Amino acid sequence: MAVTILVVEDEPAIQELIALNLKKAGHMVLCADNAEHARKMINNVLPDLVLLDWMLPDMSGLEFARRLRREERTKAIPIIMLTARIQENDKISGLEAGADDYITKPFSPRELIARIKAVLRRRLPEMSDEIIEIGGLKLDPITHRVYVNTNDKLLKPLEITLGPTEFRLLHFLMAYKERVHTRAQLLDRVWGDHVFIEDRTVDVHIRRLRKILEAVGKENLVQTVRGTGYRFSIECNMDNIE
Amino acid sequence: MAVTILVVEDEPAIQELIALNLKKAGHMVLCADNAEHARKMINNVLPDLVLLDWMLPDMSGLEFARRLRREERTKAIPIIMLTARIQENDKISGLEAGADDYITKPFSPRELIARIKAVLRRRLPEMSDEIIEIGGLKLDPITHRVYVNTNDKLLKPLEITLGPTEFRLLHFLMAYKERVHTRAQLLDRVWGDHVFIEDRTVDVHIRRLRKILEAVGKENLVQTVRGTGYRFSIECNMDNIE
DNA sequence: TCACATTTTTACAAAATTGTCATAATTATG
DNA sequence: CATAATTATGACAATTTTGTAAAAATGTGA
Repeated sequence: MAVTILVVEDEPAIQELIALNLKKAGHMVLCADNAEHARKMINNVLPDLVLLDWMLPDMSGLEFARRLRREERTKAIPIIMLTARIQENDKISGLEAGADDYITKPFSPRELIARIKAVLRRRLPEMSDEIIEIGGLKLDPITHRVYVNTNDKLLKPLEITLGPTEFRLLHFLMAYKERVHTRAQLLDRVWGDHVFIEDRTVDVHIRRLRKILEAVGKENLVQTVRGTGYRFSIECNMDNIE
Repeated sequence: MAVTILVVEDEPAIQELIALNLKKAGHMVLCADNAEHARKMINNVLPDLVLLDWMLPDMSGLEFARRLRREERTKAIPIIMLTARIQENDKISGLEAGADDYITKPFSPRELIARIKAVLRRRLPEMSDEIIEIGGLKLDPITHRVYVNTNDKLLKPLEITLGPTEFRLLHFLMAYKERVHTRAQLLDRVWGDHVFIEDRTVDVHIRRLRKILEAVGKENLVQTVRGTGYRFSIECNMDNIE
């Protein structure tokens, strides 16, 4: 999946270097020279991850990170701090302010990419392109295919076809399995930021997803949590009293 | 769930348009032409949300928002700013003054409704997401599941299913265990602020919760404190005489 | 632009939950 | 022990939530 990364770094040379490497790794890159500029960009497009220099011309990176964490819209964005300092205190306060990781300059492009991947895997599993396999389903984000294990283990897995939205929905649900998601959360994270569509639209897509899964014998994976939302789970939700 | 919304907007056409759409969405609507008028209305009835135009005849919307935030009685009311300006600075200072969100004119009715919904949702009382485990019960807010340890320790915990209200009630009682709660407190914190529900209704839900817990052998966890209310406790409240 | 595929909304049916009431049971108090 | 106060409980209607299909809207590529 195309991961949008905002690079907030005032030194042009470094900014350029980073941007180049990120693009080469297949990411969408946005650049900002200072906090104010960064804020405007975020207002416009919500990035999936922020690379944040420790020292900015107009505000400390730390303070900027805190602001991102405070706002509802941005508080879930993973942040990686770029710092030239090696002092432990800085590392600690950087992490306290909500950074997910930090990299000490100078760093190799390889290290940068690796860290980004690690953070994405931890914080935004649906963005990392790893194959997810749960409950007899296997979803491959790279090839964009979904397989279901057949009962007969000798036969090779059966591929099922999903529409674009159903695919993203399933991907998200599988990436965050065993968790309840409200319709609003699903709209935010599967459909995207700043969309204004009805909550109930989610139901319809859940329905279509279920229909396809039912057809291959996977009926209890997508569960309804009444009053809250939906959940992907391999645990049955059997009624207790019988 | 009748939500009362105060619309503070001097232009009659826009005010009318907004009011119409809000009513259609099932809200109670109050309208004010200026800050002074709005103040009087608020004095009379406390709205659940304020839609506030950026520019008012007698005061800037920003200033009005600040005043609402200063007063104890009104400081918790969510505010959505309506602004024709698109300048970033305005957005920022609007949010800094304590607005919960802003909408740039012109906006679609759908967007308006969606934003209102989002803001109201955000304001709902939120409890910690940590797993709570007491007295052989395990409640997980993330997956939205409740397990009870079976007597046979080798078997895995049994899941029990609760209705939305019973779940919230149990969650609250467990989060504040070993403490008596009056019915009024429970209504406030579990059902939500200003709900008009009979005290006795709490009894019924306590009853329902107990019934489910009894069915799995957890009969003494939810206790009655006569003359006061209810309490979740692992200590038995045995009668003196047996 | 048209045909086609997908997405979103709408409308209604089905199911589950909820609040209230009436009445029974229990407890406190003199 | 009698009485009043409080709580427990079951039933039921009203409301809310979710499932489902079909229509409307939207996007897409030839």
